[in-house]
Order: sequence, then C-alpha cells, then structure tokens
Amino acid sequence: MTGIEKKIRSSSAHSPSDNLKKKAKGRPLANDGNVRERILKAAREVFILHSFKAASTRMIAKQAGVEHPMIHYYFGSKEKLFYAMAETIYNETLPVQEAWFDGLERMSLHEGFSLFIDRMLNYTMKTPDALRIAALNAVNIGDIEEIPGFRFILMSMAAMRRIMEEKLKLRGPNREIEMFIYCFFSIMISFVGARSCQAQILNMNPLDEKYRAWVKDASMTLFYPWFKKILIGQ
Amino acid sequence: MTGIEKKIRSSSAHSPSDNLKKKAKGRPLANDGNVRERILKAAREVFILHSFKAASTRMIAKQAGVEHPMIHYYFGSKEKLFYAMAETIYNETLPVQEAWFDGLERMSLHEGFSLFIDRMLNYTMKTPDALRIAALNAVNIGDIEEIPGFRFILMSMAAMRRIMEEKLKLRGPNREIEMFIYCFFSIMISFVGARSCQAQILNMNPLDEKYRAWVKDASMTLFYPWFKKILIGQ
DNA sequence: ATTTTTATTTACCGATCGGTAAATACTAAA
DNA sequence: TTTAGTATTTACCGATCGGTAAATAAAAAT
Repeated sequence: MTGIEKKIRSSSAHSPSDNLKKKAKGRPLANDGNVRERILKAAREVFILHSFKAASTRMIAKQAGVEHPMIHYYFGSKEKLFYAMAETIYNETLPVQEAWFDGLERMSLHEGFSLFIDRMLNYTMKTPDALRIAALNAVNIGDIEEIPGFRFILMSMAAMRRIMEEKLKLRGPNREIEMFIYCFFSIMISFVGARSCQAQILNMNPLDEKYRAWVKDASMTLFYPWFKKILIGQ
Repeated sequence: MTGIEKKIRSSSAHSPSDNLKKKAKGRPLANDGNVRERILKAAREVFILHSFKAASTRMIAKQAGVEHPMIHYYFGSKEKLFYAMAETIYNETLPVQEAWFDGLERMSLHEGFSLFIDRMLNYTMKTPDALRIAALNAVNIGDIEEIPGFRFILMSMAAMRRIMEEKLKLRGPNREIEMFIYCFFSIMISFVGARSCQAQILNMNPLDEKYRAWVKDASMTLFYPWFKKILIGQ
C-alpha cells in the first residue's frame, strides 16, 4: 500500500502546501501562471450573473477560455473556487469600505451622510460584484454555510460596524447600530445588487444616472433621520 | 389535414376552452378533480423553497404524489404552472392586503402605523409565500418576464399604492408614495421573504417571536418617520 | 535525446433536467 | 359487454450538471 502511494503523482495543483521544499525536476512554471487568475476572473464574471448553484463550471471555463477540468485542477471544486473568489472580493472591498468614512467627522451630519452615500454609490454602482453576489445567494440559504463564502458577508457587515464605531466615535454595546447597518446592507443588496430587477420595476435603466439618483434619494430619506438620531443620541 | 385533425384526441387537459359543448361520452370527471389542486398546492410548497429555475417538475410531482408528466397534462409546462400558482397567490393576497388598512384613519398616526405593521407581520410571518417567492425570483431577472408570473408582484405593489391612497386620503401624483411603497416592499421581501437567511445573520430563529419583534422594531424605526412626513405633508 | 514532472485536453461517469410519445388503467356511455 | 374517451404511468429523448481518469502536450532537468 505504502509502496504504491509513493509512485502516485499529485495530479492536482490546488494545494501547493505539500512538496514545498522538494526540488521539482520537471516543468516548474512553464505557463505564465495566469490561468489560475483567468479562471478567478471568469468565475467572478459568471457568479455575478448566476447563483452558486445555477452557475456551472463549464460556463466559467468557457469564459476563461479553458476546458472545465482546469477548474478542478487549480481549485479542487466549484465550491472552493467560489470561496476563493469571495475571499478575493472581500479583501479588495475592505479598504474601499473604510475610505467611505474618511473626513466625515469634520462635516455637518447631513453633508457627511450625503457624501458617504455618494461615495458608496460611486463604487458599488461601478463595481456591484459583492452586493450582486450577496443578492443572488443570500436567499437560497436554509442552513448557513450552504453558500461556501457566506462568512465574508458577515465579516463585511462586522467590519463596517467597527469602522463606523471608530470613525464616528460611537460607544457602548449599541444594538441600534447593528440594526442600522443590517437594514442598510439589506437595502443596498436590493437596490444595487438586484438593480436589474429593481430598476425595471421603476421603469428605469439600471445603468442610467436617473436610477442612481432615485437610489440616493430613497437612501437619504430612509436612513438620514435614523443616522441623525443615532449620532445625536451620543 | 382537416380530416386528420378531427380524429386527434386532445391529449391534454390544460386548456378546457375547446370542446366546451361537445357532450363527452367517455370518462368525464371520474377523479375527484383534486389532482390539479394537489399539484397547485405542491407547486406552492416547492416554489417556496426553490427559485423557478431551481425547482423541478419532478420535485413538485413527488410532493403531490403523482408522476411528473401529470404536470404537463394539467398545466402544459412548468412555466404555466408557476404562472397559475402566482395568480392564485395574488388573488388570495389582495383582499388580505386591503384589510390591513381597515380603521387606521380613526387612530393616531403612530398607533395606526404600528397596527398596520402588526397586521402585516401577523399574516406574512404565517403565510410568507408571496414574499418568499418574490425574494427567490426577483434577483435572477435580466429581462423582466423571464419569471413567468412576475407581473403579479407589480400588480401587488400597484394595488397597495391604490389602497393607501384611497384609505389614507392621499392625493396627487405623489412620486413619494411610490418610493415609500417600493422601499417598504423591498425591506419586507428581505426580512420576511428571506428570513431564513436574515435571521441567521442576526443569530436568531426565523420562526421565533424574537425575530418578529426585531423586524417590527426595524420597520417602525425605518418607515414611521417617513410615513408621518407623507401624511402631515397633506 | 531521454527522462521526469507539470499543464491541458479528451472522453467519460452517473445524475438530473424539461418535455413527449406511447402504453395502460380506469370509468362512463352505448 | 363493448366501446369511447379520459386519467395516469412508463419509458424514453437530448441536454446539462459536477466530477474523474486517462491520454496527451509541453518544458525543464538529466
């Protein structure tokens, strides 16, 4: 049994942890190493259009210009690919989210909140990936963790709460802040993440400035009074 | 051609419009006529758990205790079955929705709005079908009408607007009412229609009273100030 | 040039999908 | 009882799914 094992080739590349120091004799890095990245990018493009279940590895492979077994070669499974993509998006979104709050403390409440919404819409309307993927997948959950990278949504919300508490100098346990952030995320997932549907209901083009203006108007009307109440309550 | 046609049996029952007066000789209504209803009921149970695309006629047939071709026999296609189910739900929801507003005009603004939310949650938490199906399917839309019965969501929102304008004596074009109702539907689709996910984020049981209380609290905080502004603006 | 290792493709597996045709079970009219 | 017509099931179709094994292409090390 052990005698056979040492003859077996690894036959997959998605766990580079093994054979770390074992000097490779064969063909170490012939390809530009961009196939993995191309698959990740393609995965993102496909998972923006289809839920985790509805998307297929064949769609993603086609989008990346490779055959679908390459996905299993580099990532092991559709699930692990989704997780890797979700982690990528989370890591790239985190600093952006933090920057939305820069300098708000030196402005009036209304001016500051308005600027925050503008910054947020500027980014998410151009790069709606995170909100879109959240919208597509959050609904189907029976048991959490059915969607592989679902924890990143929770981490994103927790991060935003931390940033708000830090930058806006909020104190205490403050269940109201949690509620505020949660409602805010829900609305943004609907209005930005599901904009292709939402805009159609309003008879607008989701990419048009008119729809963006509608979303800003609605967000301000819904959340500014609450935001004011939270900050004045300090 | 015509000679052949008159020999062909209808071979399906989903369009009873033809042969209306032609006296049937064979087996008119042997079955209790409940198979169609059983399929409709099963469809509702399945379409609450899975999106239109993710649900399968085989799931529905199994739930109804029949073989899956019966669905095509009675409804013609999965699409037409979904449409029939959506219409059923719409017709049963309409009067309920109207009753939520009964007598509110004789109460204080806060008392009235609070009662409205309670009535709405009492019903939708027990019968979340409409909101759940909206949540499951609204996201996937690229082109509207990809989801067969999508128009019923629009009709439901339009009906609510009409009822509000009538019962609360609102006048004018009032784009703000449209915006209010639209935001309200979005939140309810999230909090009730996708409660299995939402409650898990809050670390609650979606069927527990605690979650219901959270939703009511959030709804009041979000919408009461706006509601007040709309009515006082009259 | 040969060997060794990696990267990629081809060909398949079993499962499931929506849908259909044909066979069959059933029941009421003749 | 026969017959005609309906209700239901069985068996299939082509397509797609996630995943795997094996064949093949490619390149570095020998």
